[in-house]
This record gives sequence, structure tokens and C-alpha cells, in this order.
Amino acid sequence: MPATINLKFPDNSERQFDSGVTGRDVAEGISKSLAKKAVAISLDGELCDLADEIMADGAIEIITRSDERALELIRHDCAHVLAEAVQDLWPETQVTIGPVIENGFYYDFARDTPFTPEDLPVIEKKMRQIIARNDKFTKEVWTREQAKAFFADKGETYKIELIDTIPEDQELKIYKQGEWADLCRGPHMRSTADIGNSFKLMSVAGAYWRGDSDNTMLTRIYGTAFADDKQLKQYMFMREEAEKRDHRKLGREMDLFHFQEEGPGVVFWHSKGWRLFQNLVSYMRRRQDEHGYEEVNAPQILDKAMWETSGHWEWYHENMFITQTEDDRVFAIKPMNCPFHIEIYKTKLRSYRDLPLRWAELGTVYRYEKSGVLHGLLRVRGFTQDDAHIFCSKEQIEDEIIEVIRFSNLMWKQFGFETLKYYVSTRPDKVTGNDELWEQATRSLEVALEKEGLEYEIDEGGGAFYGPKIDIKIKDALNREWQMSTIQFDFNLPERFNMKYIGEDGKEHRPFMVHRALLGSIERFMGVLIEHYGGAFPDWLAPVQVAVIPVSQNYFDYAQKIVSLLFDENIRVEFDKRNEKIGYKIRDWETQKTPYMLILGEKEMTKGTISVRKHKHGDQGETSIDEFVSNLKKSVKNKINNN
RNA sequence: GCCCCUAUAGCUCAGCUGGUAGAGCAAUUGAUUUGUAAUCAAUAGGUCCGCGGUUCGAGUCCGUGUGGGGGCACCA
Repeated sequence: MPATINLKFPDNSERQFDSGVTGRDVAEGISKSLAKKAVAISLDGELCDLADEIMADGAIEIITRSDERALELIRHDCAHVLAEAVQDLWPETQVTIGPVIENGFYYDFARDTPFTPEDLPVIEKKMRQIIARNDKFTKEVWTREQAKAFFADKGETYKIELIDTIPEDQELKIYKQGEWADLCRGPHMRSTADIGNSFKLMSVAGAYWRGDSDNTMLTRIYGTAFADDKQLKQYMFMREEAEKRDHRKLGREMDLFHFQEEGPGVVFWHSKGWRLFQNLVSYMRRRQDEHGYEEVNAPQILDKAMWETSGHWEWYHENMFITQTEDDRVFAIKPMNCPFHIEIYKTKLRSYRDLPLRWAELGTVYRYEKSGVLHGLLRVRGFTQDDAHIFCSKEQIEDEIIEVIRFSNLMWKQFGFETLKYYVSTRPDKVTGNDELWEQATRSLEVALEKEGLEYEIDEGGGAFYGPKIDIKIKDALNREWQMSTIQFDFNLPERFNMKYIGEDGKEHRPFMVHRALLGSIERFMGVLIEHYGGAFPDWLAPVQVAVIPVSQNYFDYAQKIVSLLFDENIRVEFDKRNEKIGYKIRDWETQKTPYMLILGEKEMTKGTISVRKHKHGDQGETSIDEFVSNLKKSVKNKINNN
């Protein structure tokens, strides 16, 4: 600990403080002495760095290592130490950028041979040495020429490129830990020792320089860091928990579905998985009926000519599966349902009296997704959308959007997702449709959300070229966000297909077209649902709701009676006749996360009762079959048609 | 598509520096007729992902293809 601490302030003035001065002392000193407001980030009451952000009240805030913002400093410092460690070990490696991310940090390096997982322990060891060295972080402000010369000397071409992107009016800061220097916005902590030892390098990956696939691919190292070991352990534990409920793992363990080599990205549904799938379909059908949708169904393939009209052939060709027949006629498997619904629309002359038309299709589409994107059920090549198209007049758009939002909200609640986030994506640079249309449509999306009292964020320029949209994200049980529902205007297709209706004025008008998928794709939603519930589905969804387990063969007749009774009530029941001890069977059904088990033996047969065991809750004691059925039906009520 | 990793029995995985494969669970058969998270025993089960190469010899080393995983880019 030095006798004095030198501090530089944003106005470039310098002051000395005695060691042992607290951050609060300094804070008071600064706010008194500087006209310009300054913010210092202080760690455990000691000043570690100055931030250039100006806080509204101008005060210094003292934060502790457990503070969220300290965590950011820890991770950022960690990234710098990672970079130094790497250059120490492999001096020919160029450094690029190393930001803090949601659960840690990364650093991108440029070198001829990418890092491999075996390098990580070596680097980690070096990092711990640097941390132990307790090097001070110091900030220097350099001129552009100085900085460029410095990095040029070291052969750091990427850094030089970065310097050129920093606006002239911004000062160029260099942070050093010991001798090692990096271009950095800051702030940092006092010294490398402040990082602590609760960090871990997680993985290596490739990443394009500046996120552009035209650029060279860098080699990225991901790491995570926390204030203490407890938090790090907790994080690692959470990751393990997430891994346990990975839908690919549960899909196999629960015998729901599989993939195989010959069909990358297309799903083989096993009976239990298909049961679940059908439950979702059945739910959607019921709700769509209720919300005034009519279900339609269109073919899987269509002549190339139609896709040329729609524009897909030109713009989406590389994502389409194409077939060719003996007579050389080319058909494409549908990647979208839209053109089909438009064709249905066009079979008649439509009047304003017909509008709005809401046509839904649980349409299976195929898209040739790039191989690197496939991921279990979450990104597939063949999937079933809960797709619908709404055709309406200008006057109707707002009400239609409100209606879709309400539908979606109700649905997500019933599936057990409470937290929803809304995003409105506005006009990108290249578009079809005139400004007036964009304006009207975007406004209708915002007004609809506002009328429903829902907060939303604007994704500026995030809309598709054919129209603005609302995206809805949900949060699952592990607090992960998933983009699910989407409500999109389309100004392109009505134009291309020359859609029209006859208005009240007797003239032709172009209808508004809205695409809407709430679950998105059943396959993908299934993946999310499996992970959300960890495979333990609620009563109404569970593929097998009840397992009937007689204690021995002597009770098979009684058990059969119960099974038939449940079957008649449309309850999904299985009769476990295996020649095993009930402990074995219970364990088996328990691992399959079956909501209920009915244990039937001498006691129950004599009294005409059943013993109920509930998943995760154990023995619930005896009850009558009538009561059990009525309770179960109550919990399933209103969700699906078939009971 | 790009970078790295990876592929052994139905599943989870062993198989040291090259000498043609092993466990647990599951399966099958038999015994057992069972009271709330695994009854016992026996049996069977493998083109070590495909193709090519190095080698006297390849599950093991090299190349390549395919699938899978972690990322990046993509997601009209």
C-alpha cells in the first residue's frame, strides 16, 4: 500500500490522497472541489478507478465486491488478465476485444492456430500468477499517434483498427496492469489481486472479427468470474441443473422423440412425444376456434411458378427443399404457408363484409437451415407452425392486433409462463410498402400494446423488409428468455399477389395482411416446454397422466376395472402389468415423471378404494376413484377439448 | 456456412505410450407374486460412424465425409 494515492479527474487535474482514505472521503472531496461532476467507482471503500459517466447527483458511490457493478469490474479485469496471460504464453498472438457478457466475459484473439480446450488450464494457471502479482491497474490518456505507434510496434493491427473507430472528441485511454497495456474504456479495479480467484475459463469458440462473416475468424475464449467461490459454485450448479433438463437428454430418457443421421433437423416423434404434440395441437385448435379463427389446410408442395410470384424463389431459394419429377416439373416443399392462404383468398371476390378473415393452419414447413444452426428441437428443418393469417381493412388492424395480443397472453399464462416481454420492430432501411402504410401499421402495433397496458421496447429498424412486427419473449423456469410469438404485418405479398376486396364505396382496396404465430413452431415450443418443466409436465399435458400399479397379479382384475373407468373418462392411463416389485415400478414411473400412480392391493380391493401416489410428493393415501377422477378433471379443465 | 471439440453395445461410459474390445443400466430367459424410488441368477448383445492412408499390425495415428456438441454468422 503506497503512502499516497494519486488520482486523475476527468478534467485532467490531479490530486493526492493519503493512503487509508476511504472512497467516501474522496467522494466528498471531489464533489466539493470539482465543478464538473465526477463519478468514482470505489471498491470496499477504497478508490479503484474513475468512471467518466456522470451520475445525476454527482456523488461517488461506494460499492462492495458483491455489488453487481463490482462483478462487472471483476469480469472486465479478468478479461484483461486473460489477454496478458495469453500473450505471455504465446507472444505472437494479437489481442482484439474482450467485453463483459451476461454470465462472464470473453476475449477474442487473432492467431494462426486457434486455441483448443487443452490450452485453457495452462492459461488459467498463468492468470492466477498474474493475479498473485498484485499489479496496479493504471490509466493513461494517449494521443492517437502515440497509441498507434505503440500497437504498430507490437504488431497489433486489430487494435489500430479499433483506434480509428474511436471518435476524435473522445479521449483515448490505455489501461496498464504492471507493464501490460491495453486500449480500454475502463473502469478497472485497483489491482489484479482485486479479481480474486473465483474465475474459470469455460470454452473456446470461433467468432468473426467485428461480428461480420466476411471478416477473418478469431479465436475466442469464454470465461466466467464471480466475487467469491460460493457464487461461482452456485453458477456452475445452475449450469448442471440446466443440463439435466436439456430437452435432448429428456427426450431420450422419456422416450419422446429422436433424431438420426439420415435426417438432420427432422424429428421422429415417439408415441409419448406425439401424445404431447397432439395435446398442444388440440389446445391450439380449441383456442383458435374460440378466437374466431377458421382452420384451413394446404398442400406440402407447389409449383416453382407460385414461389416465383411470391418472391421466395428469388430471395429464399437457398433455404428451400426442391423436388423434381420425371417430367422435369419443379415443385418446392413449402417453407411457409402464406402463399397458400392467399390462393384460398383469391378463389373468390372478397367484400369488406367478409373481413376480417382469420385463417389458421397447423402447417408443416421445411426450410433448409444451414447445418451449423441445427439444435435439437429448438432449431430444426421440418416443423409445424401454429400459423395464421389475418386479412383485414385499415380500420380493423388495431382491433385485430389487440385480439392477437390477448390470445397470446391468455395462452402463455395457461402454459405456465408468467413473464412476457414485448418488442416492436420498426422500419429497416430496405423495405417494400410506402411510408404511410408503415406508419399506420407500426402505430397500430404500439397503440394495441398501450391499450392493453403492456410495456414494450422498440427494436429500431428490426422489422422485416415487408412490415413491422411485435415479438413476444417469454421467460422460463430457469429465467432464460425465448423468443416465441410473432405478429407481423406484410405489405409485400398482398401486392405481389394483387389481393383485393370490394369496399363499401364499391371500389377495389388492398387488404392488410398480418402473419401471426403464437407458439412459433410446435417442435421448438416442445423443446422449451420440456426444459421449462424439466419433463415433469402438468396434469393436462402429461403424455401418461396415471399409471395403475397392482401389488401383484391377484389384483389385476380390480386394477383392470379402475383402468377402464379412467379410460372412459378420457384420462391417459397405463396399466403396469410387469412382473416386478412395486418399488421397482414406482421408481420407474417416478423417473418418467408420471403425475399420478395408483397402487392397488388387498386393502384397496376390499374397500373399493385406490391409493394415490403423486410425482415428487409421494404417497397421498387412500381415496375413492370418483374423487380422484373429479380432481384430475378439474385440473385439466378448459385446457383441451378431449375431456 | 465458419472455428474448435466429438462419435466404442439400446443408454451412460472404460479401453495407458498402436497388438482385432469391457463395465453398469436396459434387453432376453428362468426363479420370485411382491405394499410406495432398483429381487436374484443365467444368457445374448459391437462393420469401435463411413471412406481412404500410414504401419507387419489401427478402436487408438493422419486425411476426408457424415452426424452430434460449444460458439460465431444466419434466421426472406
